[in-house]
Amino acid sequence: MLHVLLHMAEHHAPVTSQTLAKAMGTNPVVIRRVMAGLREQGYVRSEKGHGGGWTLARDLAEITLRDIYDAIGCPSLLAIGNRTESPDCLVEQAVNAALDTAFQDAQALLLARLGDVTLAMLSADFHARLAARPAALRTEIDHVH
Amino acid sequence: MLHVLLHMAEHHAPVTSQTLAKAMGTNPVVIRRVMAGLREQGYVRSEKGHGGGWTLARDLAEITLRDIYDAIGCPSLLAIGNRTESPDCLVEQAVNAALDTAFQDAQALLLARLGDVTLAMLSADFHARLAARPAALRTEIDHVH
DNA sequence: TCTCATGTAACTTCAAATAGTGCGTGAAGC
DNA sequence: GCTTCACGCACTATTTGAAGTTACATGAGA
Repeated sequence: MLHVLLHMAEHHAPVTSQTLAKAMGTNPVVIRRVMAGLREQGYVRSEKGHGGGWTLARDLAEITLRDIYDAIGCPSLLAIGNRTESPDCLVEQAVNAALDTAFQDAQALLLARLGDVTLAMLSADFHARLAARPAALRTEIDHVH
Repeated sequence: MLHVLLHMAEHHAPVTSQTLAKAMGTNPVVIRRVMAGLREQGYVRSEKGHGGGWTLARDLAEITLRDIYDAIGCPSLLAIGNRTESPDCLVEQAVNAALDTAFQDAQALLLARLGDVTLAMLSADFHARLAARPAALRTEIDHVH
């Protein structure tokens, strides 16, 4: 997904789902699904018909990873956690009570860090790596993971 | 799994996998699988034959959730994270570089909190809740989630 | 020696995430 | 207007990892 956004930043004309899908080695529908959240939040635009496709609606410097996370729908960042919000099971209740704040703190920490990173930073880092290792260019263009 | 340990703490005689499985609404083999890690780390013992079953090898106050986490095999605590350790993809490399320490910090925070909670605390909390709401007793005994 | 209980290796569901297909709709070119 | 192109969306298919099950071997006690 970050791939897609950085990829779009390289071009200045609209890019079709087809093209992006080919570059990522996946299906156009998958691209559209993933981008739907970003479109609703106004980070990208999509146009139908001839010459249509996806374009960035904002500068990369204005989009943080936190923004993207929110646009995705704020899935839980933690692998473990309260299985249910208000379980009947008293053991679970005890565990939840003991760890609730710990989970929240850890999540808050991560979100803050995500907010510190803009796509422009990633793009700059990416280009630096590209310059340092030109042999990777083909791999990156083809995305033949 | 915490269920199982607290359950064992209530009894002072060995408890069979069969009994635990029935209480948890699962299969004896599942219990054995889950407990294998704890046995290897010396938190519980298992005895074969007549009068055999599982017994706690340590006091609940000596076992933290962190210990259990380690015994389980230290699965990742974070839902997101570096997909691969050293990816060919330069975009991934850039993302990894930006967020690596964030992930580690969040994980360290969580682990520290896990280390603060002993099973004895959970047991005490559990009993407090049980006393406060006796109606839940049957649910807890039957574990009919 | 018979029963009870764990240990482990297969094998079998089962459910959630992911990927793909088909058709509808709107926009540009001819 | 009609064809082509591209997204949008509902629905179907596939994959994959966890949980459950069965089967059998091993060891301990009555």
